[in-house]
Amino acid sequence: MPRFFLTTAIDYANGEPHLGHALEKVGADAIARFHRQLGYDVHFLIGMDEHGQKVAQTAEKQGMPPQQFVDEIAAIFQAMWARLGVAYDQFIRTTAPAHKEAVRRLIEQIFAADAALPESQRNFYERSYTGLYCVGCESFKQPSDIVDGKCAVHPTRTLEEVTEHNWFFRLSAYTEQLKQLFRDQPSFLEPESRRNEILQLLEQGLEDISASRSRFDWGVPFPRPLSSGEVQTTYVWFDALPNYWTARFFPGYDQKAAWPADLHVIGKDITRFHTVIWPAMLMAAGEPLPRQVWAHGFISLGGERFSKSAGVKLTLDEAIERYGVDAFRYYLLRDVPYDGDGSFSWERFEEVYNSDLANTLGNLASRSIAMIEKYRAGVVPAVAPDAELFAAHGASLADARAAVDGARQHRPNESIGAVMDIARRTNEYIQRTQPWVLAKDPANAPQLDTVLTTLAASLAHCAAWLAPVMPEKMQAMWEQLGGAGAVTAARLDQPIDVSGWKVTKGAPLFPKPEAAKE
RNA sequence: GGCUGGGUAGCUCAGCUGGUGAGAGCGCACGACUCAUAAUCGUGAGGUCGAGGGUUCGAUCCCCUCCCCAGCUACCA
Repeated sequence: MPRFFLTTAIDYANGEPHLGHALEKVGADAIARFHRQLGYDVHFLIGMDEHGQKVAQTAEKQGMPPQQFVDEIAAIFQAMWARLGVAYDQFIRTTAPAHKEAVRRLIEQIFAADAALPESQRNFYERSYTGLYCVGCESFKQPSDIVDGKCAVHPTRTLEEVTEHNWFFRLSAYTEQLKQLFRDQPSFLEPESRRNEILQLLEQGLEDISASRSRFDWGVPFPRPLSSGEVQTTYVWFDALPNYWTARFFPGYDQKAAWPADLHVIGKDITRFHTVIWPAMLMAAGEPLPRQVWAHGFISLGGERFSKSAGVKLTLDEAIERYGVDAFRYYLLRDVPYDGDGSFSWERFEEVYNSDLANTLGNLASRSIAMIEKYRAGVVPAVAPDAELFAAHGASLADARAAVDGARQHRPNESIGAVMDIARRTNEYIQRTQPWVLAKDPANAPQLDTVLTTLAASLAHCAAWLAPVMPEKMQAMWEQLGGAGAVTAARLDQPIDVSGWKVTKGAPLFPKPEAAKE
């Protein structure tokens, strides 16, 4: 069984999960679920980035030890992922001993490689860094953050020139190798728009980066002291990014999380870290690179009804409660292109819910099941479905698959669109064949058998193909159709035979909530 | 400022290397049907394909200029 190891970015433990977190996780979850149903042995890794100065500060403000603080945040995130149906296989936390130990291991691996290099080429070296330090932010400021010689965030404070001596990583030495990577394997970073940005960065040339810092100690102690004897804290690059690689050092995960990963799903804002710094680190350590990085876009609360001035905000709880978890997942994945940006609005949510879920799909299920009950006592006739219709369906399914198995990148929205084409085509088929007319004359029984089987088969395929997006609702639909077992066990690369299935009309799958209407 | 990608029906967007008719979904209007969650099916509405030049027998798709929008321009992550 082919393996598919995908990851999402680990979330910074500095606040609660929001719409943006949800988009990434639900999107990656759908990709993971699609692969499971395509027959892959999937390992889906997500987690938390729990170190760093900000976390330590926030914990302090709340008057608790940092570990306790991140424990609570991690629990909140995990509860949200459970609620959203995000079925990860491993949840990694950077404060876990196994991670910290593996970080040391990775760094030592690079030091070991350095031993064979002349001093001027070593990956790790000590260097003094002088920068403008903002006491308010407790961080160094880049020229772009400075306005009129002051920190843009704390204009009343004076920036101090501070010198710090750190371990550095010779990122600049990898410019050519990275260019080569993108030449040989353009698909290393998708979508193309993001790749262009990184290519531009590589053209400009890279600067070396800090590998350790002295100003905070909430993190992994850098394995080697400076020549002065000072032990510093491993900086974020060498702590957070390696989580994908350290996952396999957790007990029981040595095979499941075997490196390299097939796909890193990340937000477009951290593309450079994952496609420049991370591969360079792996090159330095002599480790293989992940096969691909997918940088998704963002979702905003752009609509008027969510304007800040109106004071309208949105919590994930609200978004879930209105129409249910699966409808929310559907809306996110259907309405936001995974390679670009989108915006959340209740207006669009309602449109999508009513049009796609209630009218097109839900009603198709209702009418089909009702007719099978009415005309065939609930048993799907054991005949072949309409060949012509299924030829068209087959083309749609091929499209749906290409949009999620990597062939045409990772676009759940396009996959969903292709499946909805099946539902629309089937509604049209009903109108064209008019089973209620066929039912009036027993002589038409064979034709009616074909029509009813075609309806059940069409729906069964919709259920299987939308299960990665709406696992609970599609399970309900599957059961109404009389499918055995879990719909998530239905293989997408095989046709589904519905002969003899016993359908049962249940409650509408996607009821229109009168109460929610204003 | 520089770089990249965009500006196509009310909305969200497809339109590969230029060629007889500019499309989809939603929304809207009208019509049809009754199996169904007042759902569905059909038809239509007639968008200077951002603006102005140019190349070509012919451009939404090529070139130039301009206008507008978005992203990137590295150590908070």
